[in-house]
Amino acid sequence: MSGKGQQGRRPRADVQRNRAALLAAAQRHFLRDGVGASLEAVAKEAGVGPGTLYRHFPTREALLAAVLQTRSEELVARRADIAQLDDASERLRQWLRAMEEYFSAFSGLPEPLMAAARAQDPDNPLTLPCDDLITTTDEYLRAAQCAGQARPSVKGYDLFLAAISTAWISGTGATDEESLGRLRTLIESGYRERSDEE
Amino acid sequence: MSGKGQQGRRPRADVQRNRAALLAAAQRHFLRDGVGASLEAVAKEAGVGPGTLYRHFPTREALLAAVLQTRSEELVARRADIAQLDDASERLRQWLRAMEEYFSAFSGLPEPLMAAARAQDPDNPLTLPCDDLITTTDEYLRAAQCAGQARPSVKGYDLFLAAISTAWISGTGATDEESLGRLRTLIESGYRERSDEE
DNA sequence: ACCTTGTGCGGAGCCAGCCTCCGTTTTATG
DNA sequence: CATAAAACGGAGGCTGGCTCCGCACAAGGT
Repeated sequence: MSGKGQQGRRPRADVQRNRAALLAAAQRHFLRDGVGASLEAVAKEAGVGPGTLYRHFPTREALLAAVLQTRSEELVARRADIAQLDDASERLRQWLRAMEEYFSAFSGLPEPLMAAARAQDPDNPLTLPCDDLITTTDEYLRAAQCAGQARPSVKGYDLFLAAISTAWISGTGATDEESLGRLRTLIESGYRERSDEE
Repeated sequence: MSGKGQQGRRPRADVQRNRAALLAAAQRHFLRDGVGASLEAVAKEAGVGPGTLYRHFPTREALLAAVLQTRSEELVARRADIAQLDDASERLRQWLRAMEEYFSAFSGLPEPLMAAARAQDPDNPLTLPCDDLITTTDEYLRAAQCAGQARPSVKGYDLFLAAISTAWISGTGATDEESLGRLRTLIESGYRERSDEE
């Protein structure tokens, strides 16, 4: 009857240690080698066996989602900053940029994210974050549309696609920052309403 | 002194047969499984050993480039059709669409194409086709710009990026045709000149 | 028809990475 | 300190990429 209610035992100490070590190692490897990094190497660097890794994170996506959790929280924080801005168009613009940076956390990240966004597979731990992003994008977009600053024909999902594909290009490492900037401008001109002040 | 000049021998017959069988099998597998298809399976289906496959095509990219040759010729043919059109803007639009379809030949194709476009690596057999596409895009774009139908700030490479990223999204299979259509429209609005008839 | 030559064939074999299963170790608790 | 549950970790099966070398067979001469 004491402590954690129905759970008879307290959780073991090493499980937390291992989990933390795995996450740290995974982040390093994903940063260096992209989302396709060798999971065996991650386990070795964390000082655990492959079995332990797979017990904690049954799939690559699960590990990815866990590592991404930190970034996700950063994104939420940035959302608060963005909400302070006056101009709806500027809010949308900065939100898109923030989302793109989130997608660019690791090279190759857009691929599994798109796969998760596809089939609403509830087993895929990346599905939830994705849905949230799309919904948020739609909110910012609608605000801009009401202010007459974005075309009515555009949908939130379209801008999600635009942001993730820009991140994909960025992740291939084949393109300089200048070209990426022009591409972002092109997309922005694409969703902005034509008859516009500024 | 007859035939192929300095070459003493005529090329063997089985070489051509094997090459053709490999290309046919590779096309089938790339179509079904994307560019990451198992090369061993390709060799087996072609009725040859792995060694033979790798002698004909030392890398996956080489095989891909050879299979793509057919599509590349289709694209050249389409270019001739497009050149017939009156409107420079329409020519650009249709060229971009043709290029996107070329990129969508196999699932996952944009990835190695971008890698080839990156470093001008002369060893990569996909580099040449890519450069050609970018140059052609630039030509069509310049014509449209001279006709006042495209923004002067846009570059050919930007539209190449837009097309290949659209193809990437399409290849993930995560998006319906309707959303893709809206994305294309968005991009088109992005590069078109604002003060425009129609 | 048969030999000679050398080009091309093909599979055995090695490596890397994914993932699982189970005997062993570690940990919380009485 | 004893005990049982929980977690560990590595051996091992599997797939796929890629190489290397002995062998077979097609081309060309006699």
